Amino acid sequence: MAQGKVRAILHVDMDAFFVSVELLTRPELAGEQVIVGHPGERSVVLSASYECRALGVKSAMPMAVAMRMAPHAVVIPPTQGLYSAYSARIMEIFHQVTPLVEQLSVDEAFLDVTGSIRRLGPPEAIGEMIRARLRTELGLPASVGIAASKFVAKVASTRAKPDGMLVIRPEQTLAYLHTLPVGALWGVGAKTALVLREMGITTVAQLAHTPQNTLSRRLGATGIHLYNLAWGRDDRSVETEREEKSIGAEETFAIDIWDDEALRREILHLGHRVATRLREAEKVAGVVALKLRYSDFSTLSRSRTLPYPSNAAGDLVAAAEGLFEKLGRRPQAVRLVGIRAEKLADAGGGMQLSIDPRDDNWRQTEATMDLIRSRFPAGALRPASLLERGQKEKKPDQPS
DNA sequence: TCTGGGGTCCTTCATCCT
DNA sequence: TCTGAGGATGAAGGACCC
Repeated sequence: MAQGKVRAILHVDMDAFFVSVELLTRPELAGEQVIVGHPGERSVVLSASYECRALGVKSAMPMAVAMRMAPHAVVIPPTQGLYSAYSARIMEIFHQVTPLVEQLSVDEAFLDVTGSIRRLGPPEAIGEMIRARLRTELGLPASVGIAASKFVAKVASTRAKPDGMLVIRPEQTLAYLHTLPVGALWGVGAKTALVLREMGITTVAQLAHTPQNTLSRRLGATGIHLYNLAWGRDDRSVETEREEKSIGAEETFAIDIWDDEALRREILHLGHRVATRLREAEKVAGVVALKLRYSDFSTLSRSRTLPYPSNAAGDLVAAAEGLFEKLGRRPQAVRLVGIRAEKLADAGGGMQLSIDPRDDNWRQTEATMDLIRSRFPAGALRPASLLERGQKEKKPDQPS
């Protein structure tokens, strides 16, 4: 970052992204209460139209609660692949404005337009141009926040919603921040907000005027980080590349499961899903983690370092099954199983060959499976032990 | 009200090594 | 040879984000 130069950071955030994308093919629902989410009993709201939000419906809210708040809402199951296709087109538009794009998720990104001002005009004009292009070329509404730092730009876009733009100039930053509730800070969730409330802190201004060591004692490094944000201090740059650190998959059952065999089948299934994604990303995993969530929502995780980095499902499943066996008798029925591959490395470099020739056959078989999967519909190929998977423990909407 | 699935980062504790 | 301190690393859990 150039010393002393004021940066122009845009945070662009699509409005009710999944709902907006679905409305493109169902325009008759525009202006209606619409929720995107699996209709199942144990699902949550993935995205809600602003008509639903006015009734109190929020993302990640249990679907049952949302339906009580908005009983007439139309529920649309998410369309696999559609959102990432639109996401790619959105990011393409961003990259035509500046190469300095940091994608945060499918529907939002930071853009550093400091170097684009001479070519494209002031940041406000760039923000409006991006919003207009998203609207006319893709039919999607977006909100834009503009500031000299990532954090303030993000706060601004949140406050600009829906379908708006908010500019916070450097000289206005502190006055603006100090009007906000502490929950507006990035990193303050329910738990941290509770701790702060116990300390008598409910606003950003109060946080800013609390001694750093008091915050540090209660919240550790988070306390110092929040203190700096409360004073508008955030010199993090827009990072265009981010290395994946883990790849995982998890599944919540429609009903809680006691049966060991059903759990093992799920571990096998998840192991193959994760391994396939590792190979697509050309990564190998050094560590495999198993996650179980019990009926009471308590969550347990166990992890194991692999004898050699691998992206073969056989290796991941063997490690996960080993962890599962080691747990012994479980105290409650299981609600969720997950597998995550961690300590990722490039598949080209760190792959150590096993002495056991069977392992090589395994990899060749899985490489062939990848090839077949790429040519036939999803689910056309799976391990034989998964063919007889009981349907009763799966979600009703699960493709088979 | 009753909680998905994909991630990242931080803290704490145990263990190993010097 | 024994012991303790302190760093490095691994494992587990929690909080947070979208």
